[in-house]
Amino acid sequence: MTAHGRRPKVKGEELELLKLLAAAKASQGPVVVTSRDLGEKLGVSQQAADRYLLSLEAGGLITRSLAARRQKVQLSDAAMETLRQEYHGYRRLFEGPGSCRFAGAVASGLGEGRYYLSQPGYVIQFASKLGYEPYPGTLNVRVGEKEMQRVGAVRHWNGIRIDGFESGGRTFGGASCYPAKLRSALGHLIIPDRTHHRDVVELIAPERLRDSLSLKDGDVVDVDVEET
Amino acid sequence: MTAHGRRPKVKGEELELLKLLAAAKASQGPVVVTSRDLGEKLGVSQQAADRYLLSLEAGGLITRSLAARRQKVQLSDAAMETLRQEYHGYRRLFEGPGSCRFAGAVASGLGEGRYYLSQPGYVIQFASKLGYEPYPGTLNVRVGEKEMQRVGAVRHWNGIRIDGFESGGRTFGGASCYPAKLRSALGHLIIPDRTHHRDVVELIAPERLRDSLSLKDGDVVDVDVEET
DNA sequence: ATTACTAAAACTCGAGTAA
DNA sequence: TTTACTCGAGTTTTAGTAA
Repeated sequence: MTAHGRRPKVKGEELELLKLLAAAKASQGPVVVTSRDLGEKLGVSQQAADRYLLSLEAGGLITRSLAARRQKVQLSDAAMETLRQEYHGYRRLFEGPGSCRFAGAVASGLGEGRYYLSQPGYVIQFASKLGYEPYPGTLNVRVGEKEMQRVGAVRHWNGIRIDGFESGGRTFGGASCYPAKLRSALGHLIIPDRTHHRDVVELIAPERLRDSLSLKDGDVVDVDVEET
Repeated sequence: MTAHGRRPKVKGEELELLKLLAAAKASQGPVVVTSRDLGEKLGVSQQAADRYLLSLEAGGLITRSLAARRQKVQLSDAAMETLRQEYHGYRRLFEGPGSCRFAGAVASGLGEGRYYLSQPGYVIQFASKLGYEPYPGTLNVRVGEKEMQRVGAVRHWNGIRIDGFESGGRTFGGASCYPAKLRSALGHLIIPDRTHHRDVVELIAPERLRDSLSLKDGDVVDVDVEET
C-alpha cells in the first residue's frame, strides 16, 4: 500500500510545498489552493509554485482535481511517507535511535516465509548485512490493533536494507530489518516494503525460534526492537 | 547566544548536508570529512559539495579548519538551531501542536521588563497580534534547572512573532509569544530572541498578575503553555 | 590525496501571456 | 480571476584542472 525503502528524492522547494500542504491538512482530503498563494508562502513566483505542483503530480506525490478556476490538491500516501521519513530523520538527530517493546501472540503463517527466505538473492544479503543466515522460516507474532499503531511506526525507522531483486522472471521486493530481542533470542524484525499483514509482524533469527524458545501458537511473547 | 526567530533560509541541498554532518556528530566537535565523500552521499559532485561547504561557512553555519589535505568541520549553534526548527516543523505535522506544563516560583526581575514593554514599537504589535495591551511589566517565574530543559524547548515552537525594530538610535530585538495560562489568568509566555535568563521565564498579561492573582515573590505557580 | 577555481553546459527562474 | 505555456536571463551544475 505504501511506497517504501526507496527515497523518492524530492528537491528542496518541492518538499517545502509538501510541508505546506500537509500543514493545510491536504493529507486528509482535497484542499483548495491557488498557485499564487502557495508561491507567496514559499517566497517564489506563481509560475514556480505551479511548476512544483506539476512536478509533484508527475511524481505521484499529489493528486489534483482541476475545475475551471479552482484546483483541489490532495497529498498521496507516498507524500506522507516522504514527510514521515524526513520527520524521523530529524527526530533521530535530536532524540537518538528509537526503541520499542511490544507483546504479541505466536501465530501460524501461510508458510510463504520459508519460500522467500530460501531465495539465494535474500540469503546472500542476510549473511552479509545481518551477520547470519536465518532459519528459512519466519516466526509470526500477532499484535493487538491498538499496539500495532506503535509497532507500525517502526517501518519508518532507519533499518538494515535488504534490496529487492529479480530471479527467474519474478521480482522479489525489498525489506527493512531491525534488531529484535525475543526472550533470550536475538534476531530481526523484518518488514517487507510491500507488506501484506495488518496485525502480524515477522521475526527472523539464526535458529528456529519455535524450537529454541519452545514456543507454540498462542504463546504470548515480548519483543524488543531497536533502531540501527 | 542562539540566533533566532529569523529563518536563515538554507536551501535544499545545503540543508541535506547539515543533516549529514549532524548525523556524523559534527555538532559536538570538529569532524574530518571530505567533499568527495559528502558529495557522494548527497548524490552530487565533489565540486558541488565543496561549494555547499563554502556557502555554509560564509553563512556562519559551519566552521572549518583546513589542514593540508584534511578538513575538519563543526556545526555552529545557528546550524543546530536551523535543524531543530526543521525538526519541530515536522513534529508538528505528525504529533500536533506542543503543550507544556511547568511549575516555578514567582521572582523579582530587574524592572527592565517595564521599560521594554512600554516601547510603542512593541505595544502596537502586542495589541494587534496578542489582542491586548499588556500591563507594562513582566511576571518572572523561576524554574528548576531540570525542568528548564523541557521549558527551554518551547523556544523552538511555533509562536506569535513580535518583530524587532529601531527607535531613537537603539535596536529592540524580536521575541516569540506563546499563549499561557497561570492559574485562572490568560496571558503569554514571552521569549526574547536574545534571551538573558537561564532559569527564569517571563509572562505578560493584560493585567498585573501580581495583583489579580495576589502573588508575591516565592509563590509557586503552575504554568500551561500551548503552541499556536 | 585533498580543496577549490574556471568555463561551459544544464538547469531554474519569473515576465509575459494564452486559454 | 485561474492554470500553465514559452522564452530570455540568471543561477547552479559538473568536467577539467591548478595548487
